[in-house]
Amino acid sequence: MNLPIGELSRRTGVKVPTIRFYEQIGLLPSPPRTEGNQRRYGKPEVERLNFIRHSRELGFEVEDIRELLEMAASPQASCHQADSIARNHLTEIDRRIASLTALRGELNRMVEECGHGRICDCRIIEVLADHGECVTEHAH
Amino acid sequence: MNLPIGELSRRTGVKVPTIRFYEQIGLLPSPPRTEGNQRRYGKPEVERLNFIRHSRELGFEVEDIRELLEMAASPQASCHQADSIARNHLTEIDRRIASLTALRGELNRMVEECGHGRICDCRIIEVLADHGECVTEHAH
DNA sequence: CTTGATCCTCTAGTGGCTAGAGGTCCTAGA
DNA sequence: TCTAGGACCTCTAGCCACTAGAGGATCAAG
Repeated sequence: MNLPIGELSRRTGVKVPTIRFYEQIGLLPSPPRTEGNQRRYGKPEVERLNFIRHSRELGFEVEDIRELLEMAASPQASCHQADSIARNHLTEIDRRIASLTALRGELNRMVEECGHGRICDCRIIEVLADHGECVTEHAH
Repeated sequence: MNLPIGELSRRTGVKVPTIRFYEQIGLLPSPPRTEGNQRRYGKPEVERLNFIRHSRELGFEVEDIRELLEMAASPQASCHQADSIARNHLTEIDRRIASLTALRGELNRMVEECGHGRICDCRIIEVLADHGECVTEHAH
């Protein structure tokens, strides 16, 4: 286990520049280097990076992940905080789903009502302009 | 109708710096100025900005809006392109909703299984640390 | 010892704004 | 007419989470 960054990338599915970026923002600790200044990683880094990747896939923000990582490192502590982070995130997801669903409805209506004729009869443009007529553009 | 930027902002619900930003990226034409170099807007700008705001609320990207505005300006043209933009956007929204819904399921399971005890028994941390693949899709 | 894949650092760009500094203009009231 | 203070101006930098590219060094196989 003395992996160069490309191998770490392959094993975790996180792109190389992203790994370096995570190091830069302090999400991944700086690993030891070879004499020629190249990063070499061990098993703990693979695990930590997988944790990060999985959290990002679930939509947690970097600041959340920082906290979650700290918690994961102190197994005797209460998990109340982790629960709270996850619950807040769940609420946010629900909010986003609701908002997107409403949007979907409006978009769908818009598309279905489009008569495929000319712009001046197009419901899409009409809805966006939010008044009965076609919008007139002014050159600039 | 010779509105200063703050009044345009009030009438459209678009913040002042955002209006200036839209001008900078060429979404809104540069309006005439007073002798003292302050912007003055007329009715067409109010309408155009409302169009932009409404489009943004529906999640269209600036490049899409640019095209939609152009189309709106040529009322005799076919609305095929507007339809296509809107349909693509709808597909994208559907993709996002599906992805968020899957996520919601996983998060919910995670939170429900958390025993509110110590970190070392916490399902949240455990799931995040897990090497197994639960989610394959990215949360945009 | 050479080749070429991989690695390094650094800067800048992405989208769609938002914040702040430091200064000018406009307008209503005294 | 003066003045106060709110609204306006430009410019730069910051946000998030990366991504792209330049220009060069290192590593491992043959």
